[in-house]
Amino acid sequence: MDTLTALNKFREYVAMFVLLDETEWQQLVPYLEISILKKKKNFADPGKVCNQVGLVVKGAVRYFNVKDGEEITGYFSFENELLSSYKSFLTRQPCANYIQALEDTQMVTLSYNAMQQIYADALIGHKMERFGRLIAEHYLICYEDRVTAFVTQTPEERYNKLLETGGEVLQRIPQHYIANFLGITPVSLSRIRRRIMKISA
Amino acid sequence: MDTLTALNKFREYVAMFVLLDETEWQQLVPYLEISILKKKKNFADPGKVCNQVGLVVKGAVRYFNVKDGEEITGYFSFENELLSSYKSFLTRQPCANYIQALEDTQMVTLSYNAMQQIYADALIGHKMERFGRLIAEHYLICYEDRVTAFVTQTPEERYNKLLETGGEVLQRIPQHYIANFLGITPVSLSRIRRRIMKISA
DNA sequence: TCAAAACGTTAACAAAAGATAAGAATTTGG
DNA sequence: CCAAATTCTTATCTTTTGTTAACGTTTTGA
Repeated sequence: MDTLTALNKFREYVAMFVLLDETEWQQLVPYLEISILKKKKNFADPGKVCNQVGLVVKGAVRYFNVKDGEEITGYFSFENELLSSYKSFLTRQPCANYIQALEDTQMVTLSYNAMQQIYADALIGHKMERFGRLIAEHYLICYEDRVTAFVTQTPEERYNKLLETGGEVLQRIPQHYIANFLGITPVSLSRIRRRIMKISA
Repeated sequence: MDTLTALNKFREYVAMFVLLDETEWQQLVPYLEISILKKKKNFADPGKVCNQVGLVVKGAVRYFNVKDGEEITGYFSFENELLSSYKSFLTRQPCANYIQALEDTQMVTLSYNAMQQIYADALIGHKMERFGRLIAEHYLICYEDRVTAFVTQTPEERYNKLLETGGEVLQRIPQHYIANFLGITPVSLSRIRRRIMKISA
């Protein structure tokens, strides 16, 4: 994907939250960078501060922790979704997890310093601060829903819900990652699938 | 607690995120309201849009869902913490859960409309928008941590972690609410406690 | 003050999940 | 193109959790 198309994807993404006129957009563009993360390469590593937030314009990444030598996948980002180790990026503390490309992934990125400069800008600062607020609110709600699901639903109910909403997760992601995402083991997910098959058959 | 003290609590809370000079603070004050929620009274109800965000200055509340006629407690707010059904408040959609006072609770509240007026204000809008962003980022990180705990830890590990960090939750909240908070049943938490007793004894 | 409700623990049993291993099918990468 | 790695399922066994019920203790509220 060429640079212009990628930047336009970013512009469209921003437009879902705040409307920028041409002048404002031109103010923003110099801060943006395009980069490609090859499959299996890391966007974030434990122990290092995550200095970038990105918009995935093509590809997909997964977030995972390593516990007792095993990878536990907690989340994914696909096209038109943001990508960052938010806690590390926002607090400037060392990251606790990996973020790794599942496919060759093209991103439009913004560094932490660029972000702060944008927020401080007299012209677009207020509007971009609003953008930042709305983004954070959006993800806050996503996480709140997910916590609620963990507290109120069984793994089987969570999986059924996932089947209903039927995100890309189901098409593009190996099942053992989805199992982790649901908070269970791959073996357990396989059994749940079997249970559901029997019922609907 | 008198009005002035309560308002000062709010001012101190804001000061943890952005610094307001006296003029800016005076700009903000007219939008604030003080209210008291009697024990067992609801701050939010399912089906109704949550129109207020509040700062708890005295007391405590719990968030719970009702599933199959049973209450499942997912969260709490204590002194110097915000209080709202964020999803409902932010998206203007009907609330999915109850928020109920555990004790007589005094709050400083702000309505959704007031919030929008403040954000739009030419004088303090940018700064308050930043406040809103930082708050949302703060809670985003809290929820992210909690999701990570659900994905990577066992209930027993989550409970041990809670014992270490030893929040007020442990002192002021019945154990069966804490069990829900951890994503398990009260009976199961009782067994976990028994297991831990045996090990450390 | 006193009866009712709420709370925490324990027991017994059923259901579900974790751990480990094996095997078949598919995908990957050189 | 082919060997190696990955993925998913299944089986077996162990551990944990859920469910229901009972019991004493504490708290609550009229």
